[in-house]
Amino acid sequence: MTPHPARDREPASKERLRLWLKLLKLSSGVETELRRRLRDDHGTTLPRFDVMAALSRHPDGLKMSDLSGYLKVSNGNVTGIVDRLTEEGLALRVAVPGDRRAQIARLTPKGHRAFASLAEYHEGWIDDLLGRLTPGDARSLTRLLDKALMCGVDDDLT
Amino acid sequence: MTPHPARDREPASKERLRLWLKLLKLSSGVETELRRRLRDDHGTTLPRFDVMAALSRHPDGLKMSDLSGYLKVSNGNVTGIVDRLTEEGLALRVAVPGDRRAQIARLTPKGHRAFASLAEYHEGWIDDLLGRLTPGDARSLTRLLDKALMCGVDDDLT
DNA sequence: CCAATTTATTTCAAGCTTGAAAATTCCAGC
DNA sequence: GCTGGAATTTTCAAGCTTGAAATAAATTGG
Repeated sequence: MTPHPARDREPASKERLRLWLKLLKLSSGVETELRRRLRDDHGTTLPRFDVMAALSRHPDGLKMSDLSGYLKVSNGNVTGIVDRLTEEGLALRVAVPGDRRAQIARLTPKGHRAFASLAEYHEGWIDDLLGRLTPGDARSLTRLLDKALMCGVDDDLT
Repeated sequence: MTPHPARDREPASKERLRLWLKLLKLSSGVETELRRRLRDDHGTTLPRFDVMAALSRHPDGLKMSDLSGYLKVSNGNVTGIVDRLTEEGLALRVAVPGDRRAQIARLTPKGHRAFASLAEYHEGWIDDLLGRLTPGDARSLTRLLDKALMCGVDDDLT
């Protein structure tokens, strides 16, 4: 009668639902705070930070499609974000020699400097926001999260 | 010299950063999949689901401001979402007797039925997406997440 | 009763996000 | 060389999100 009865494992499914709500509360809480600090203290946004982080790891630049692949966002999305980073003088597009369709996005020197500074703040913020966890807690959590990720959700960066 | 040196606890901060990346990967992976299923299989969105969930817990309805408080989103945001739920016949606004400024949003009977169905699917999806975790893993994770939440991030629903 | 403040909601501009459609360009096979 | 399909990016409409400004109504203090 019900769509997904799961009558024979009610406790496990409720336990996982409770877990999901906690997971969501923590990650969206941290994320909201990161967005706030990026905006209020540094005049930027999380999407721009994410794009800069990806470009920072690839000093020679990334094709737009590779960039959207790394970040797991749509092509049209990175178009707009790179547009804005370009307006701010933090990124630029360069043509790909052998392929007139493609563009390579890369950070400007100013973009590299800006990201280096942001990245240090970012690490400090995370250390602050997750500061209640001991290094041992963090390792335990990471191990359990790895187990959850093993196949349940497809892989990407890092 | 650096903004947040943390020179004397480099390992701990790196450990927490690694943890944050895993946490983000899992929660955004699950969230993306939830959005996809809500859209493709049920023609709705996660924000609408969240609003319906909050209203479902309060059969007599919630003032718009209480609703945005529960969900921790802006006032203007819920205005638009409730507008769309109303267009779909899933929610409605009723006047508050003693206060002509306030409005109470509540689910219609159709809205209650729709949410009841969605909620069952939702629980099944979570059970599926986190299925690699045993109930014991889930409890361990929940406990560690609770510790992280104890003060690092402010509290809300649940 | 009136003015000032507070409270509740909506409106608005800007940005993020997606999937689909459009515009280019490349390439494989003929 | 052509032609058709694949690949790359941009454009677009729709929706979500925010914070600030605008509206409107209630409350508080003379």
